[in-house]
Amino acid sequence: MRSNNLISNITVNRLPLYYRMLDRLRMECVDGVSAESFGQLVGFKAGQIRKDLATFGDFGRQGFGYVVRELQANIGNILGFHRGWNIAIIGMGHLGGALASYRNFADLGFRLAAVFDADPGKIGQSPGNLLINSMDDLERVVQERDIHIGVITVPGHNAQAVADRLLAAGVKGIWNFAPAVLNVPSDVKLVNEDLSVGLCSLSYYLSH
Amino acid sequence: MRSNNLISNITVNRLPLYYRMLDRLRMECVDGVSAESFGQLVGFKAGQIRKDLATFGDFGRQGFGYVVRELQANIGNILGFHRGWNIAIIGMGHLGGALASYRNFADLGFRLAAVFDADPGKIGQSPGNLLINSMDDLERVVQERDIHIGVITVPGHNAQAVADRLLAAGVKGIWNFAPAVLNVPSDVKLVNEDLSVGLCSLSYYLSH
DNA sequence: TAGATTGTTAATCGATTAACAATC
DNA sequence: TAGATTGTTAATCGATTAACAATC
Repeated sequence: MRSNNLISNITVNRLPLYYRMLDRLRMECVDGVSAESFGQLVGFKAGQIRKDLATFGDFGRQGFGYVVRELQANIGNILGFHRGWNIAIIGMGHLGGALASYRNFADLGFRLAAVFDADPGKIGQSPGNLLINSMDDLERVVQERDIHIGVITVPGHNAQAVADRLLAAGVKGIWNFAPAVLNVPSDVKLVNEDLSVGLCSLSYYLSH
Repeated sequence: MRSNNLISNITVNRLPLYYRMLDRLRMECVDGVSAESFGQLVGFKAGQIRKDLATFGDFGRQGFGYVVRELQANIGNILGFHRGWNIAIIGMGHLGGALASYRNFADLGFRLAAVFDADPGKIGQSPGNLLINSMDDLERVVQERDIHIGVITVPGHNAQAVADRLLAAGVKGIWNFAPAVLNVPSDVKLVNEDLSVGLCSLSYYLSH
């Protein structure tokens, strides 16, 4: 792994796709792959694959390509999957519930360690194997269970308040599904997952 | 509205955010807004706001700014919200169910017109007010209900087959939530919504 | 008019692509 | 060695920003 600094978001965001495709190749018992053929699989030019990977280290072998198993492990390490991040979901509506049951995340090493809802009727219920906590206990539970990442799936008008409480309780990363522009300090990583964008984009291109 | 061609994805993708912020301003009874103050609200530079909007028309008034109501209507038209797109969700798992109940989409003019699942046990059930259709009836129902956009929320290994069937039945846009790289003809608009990317991105930045 | 803010141009910045020497 | 493919450089392409004349 080379440097920590100045690697663009857009580059980092391609790595999960690479990781997943390598997983598939591994399951298909493919040992090695060239930038050329890998690029065709994921839909990018070979040069971009090489450039992306070279940003993080010398993972390839001239004349051969990349060893699937090795490259996958390296990308996993770059992405920090071995860190075992604890995540909490705030807002157990339909979307929160769906994310809570999403198996892919567990496969990548994320541990769903707590879920919360404001509705007194839901507290104590258990979708999956976690009890829904009261919002009143947010700070305490977040600290006790050492939550690193907060997933916000509450209505837009509550999102900033939830974010503020999460950050005050020590959370360092926020994955925001609420339709709201959140303000967070610069040392906090905020990822906005705006589901309407994709659908609007489809509407636009179908219209033109 | 100016030209149809050559407007970048990245520009179009900012419009939904603008639209939503204008909706908020409208509800707060704000009549006009300058690029400067609007930019602060959505988190972009004023020049970018002006450039984005000028791509589609002359919506502003010198010395004043933009009329909130007017600009929102214009952006809505650009994005094609008035078209009344019919959408179908294929795969009524947790995620499909969450999307089916997402009110935001209906607010933007999208109509959920059909849902499908492969599990015989689910067929005939009704989450919301739609009966779950059998996958066997996909082509027939898609054609009968004039589905424009297919939302794929099936397991990755089924996604390509579902996409192929949707396209053969006349669908022109695909919103893909399955972790799979789909191949579609160039006249079809494909939007990939890869939920793991956001979480992986958080993991990366928390690690470095 | 004077003040404010647009639409647009030119300059800057960053990302992708093509090409190739290095090397397994 | 000969063939293949990497890592990297330089060229191209595209997006953002700064600046300002036009104008309400």
